[in-house]
Amino acid sequence: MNRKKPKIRSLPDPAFASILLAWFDHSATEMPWRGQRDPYRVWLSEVMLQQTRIAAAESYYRRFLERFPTLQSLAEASLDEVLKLWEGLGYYARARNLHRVAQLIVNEHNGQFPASAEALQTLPGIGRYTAAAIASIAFGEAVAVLDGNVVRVLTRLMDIPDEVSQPAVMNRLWAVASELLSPKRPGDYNQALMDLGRMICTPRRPACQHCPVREFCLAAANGTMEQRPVKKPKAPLPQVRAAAAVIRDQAGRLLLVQRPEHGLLGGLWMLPGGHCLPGESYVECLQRSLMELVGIEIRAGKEMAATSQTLAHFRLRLRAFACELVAGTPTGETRWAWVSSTELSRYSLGKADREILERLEQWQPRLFEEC
DNA sequence: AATCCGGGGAG
DNA sequence: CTCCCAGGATT
Repeated sequence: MNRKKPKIRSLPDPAFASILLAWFDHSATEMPWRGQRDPYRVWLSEVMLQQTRIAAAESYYRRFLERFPTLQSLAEASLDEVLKLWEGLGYYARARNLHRVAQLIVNEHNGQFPASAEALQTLPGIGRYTAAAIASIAFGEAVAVLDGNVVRVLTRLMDIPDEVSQPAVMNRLWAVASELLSPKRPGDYNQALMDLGRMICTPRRPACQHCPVREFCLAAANGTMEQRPVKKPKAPLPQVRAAAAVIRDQAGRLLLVQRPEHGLLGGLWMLPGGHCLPGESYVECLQRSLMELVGIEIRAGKEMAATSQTLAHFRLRLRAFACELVAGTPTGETRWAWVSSTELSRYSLGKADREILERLEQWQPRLFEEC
């Protein structure tokens, strides 16, 4: 008979790391941040990669590093410029923390990065994963990482049937990750395990035929690969309505306001407006929001553009209305600016606002003619 | 333990 | 359309 008995090598086993590293040495993917150990660059890449695919981060990494080649240059920059470079990448608290940490290290650590995972994790925006990634890659510290890829690989290797968001399960996975780590080449090992999860041990239809560590995999033997990891079902996304005002001054410039530092798209700019309260009309929302934001009374006219967007926790419907300034002039704590067409590209905006502005220019090019 | 925080690519 | 991505902070 040519039927093979599934012979599983049980973990931990020192052979696991050596087999994985041999595969990595043979088939590692080229990435802009690989092949060097500068803590600043490793840190930047790891922060950019938080909840972000490699393909999405690569161009941002190159641009960011070109503008801020050193920790010092980043520390000296304005937050506005950092956010502008981050525009489109999402999770903007990462950019704010990046800027803050750069200043912190330059001013209080003599420009030297903390060199251990434990010390790194005290910095804002650096959690357990990122601290371990930086420490292992830049400093060679023997600490394991646990990201979404590694969770998937480990729950399959061990065929873990438990729901993975539970703290007890995550603690076990961190422990397993540490047991399997190669103390000789921790940085390469960590990246190898993530490469494996990304390229071979994929969420759907994993390429077990090409897996270098299949002989260790219980899920592959049991045929449960696609059922691992077990995740909690997601709640349906609520719908959120939002309104934006298109207001021009006599020169034809648009009024933009800056969002508060914390919260959604914090620190980015937007067309003035906000979320509609329950039962509130778009026009009522605009009148209330403009008064709250910059203390002006407006009259809302016809709808100029609209867009929809799905965020992590809600579906957004944004409608923009041509508005007239009835009374008052912008004031208050919210930063605001009259922005001409040529200046628009210097402001950082979320996707929905950027889309609204594109449609305004497309349908009403004369709107900006006199600028 | 639950929620918030973006945007995009793959299937 | 759904899922998920080199997660972290806050409550």
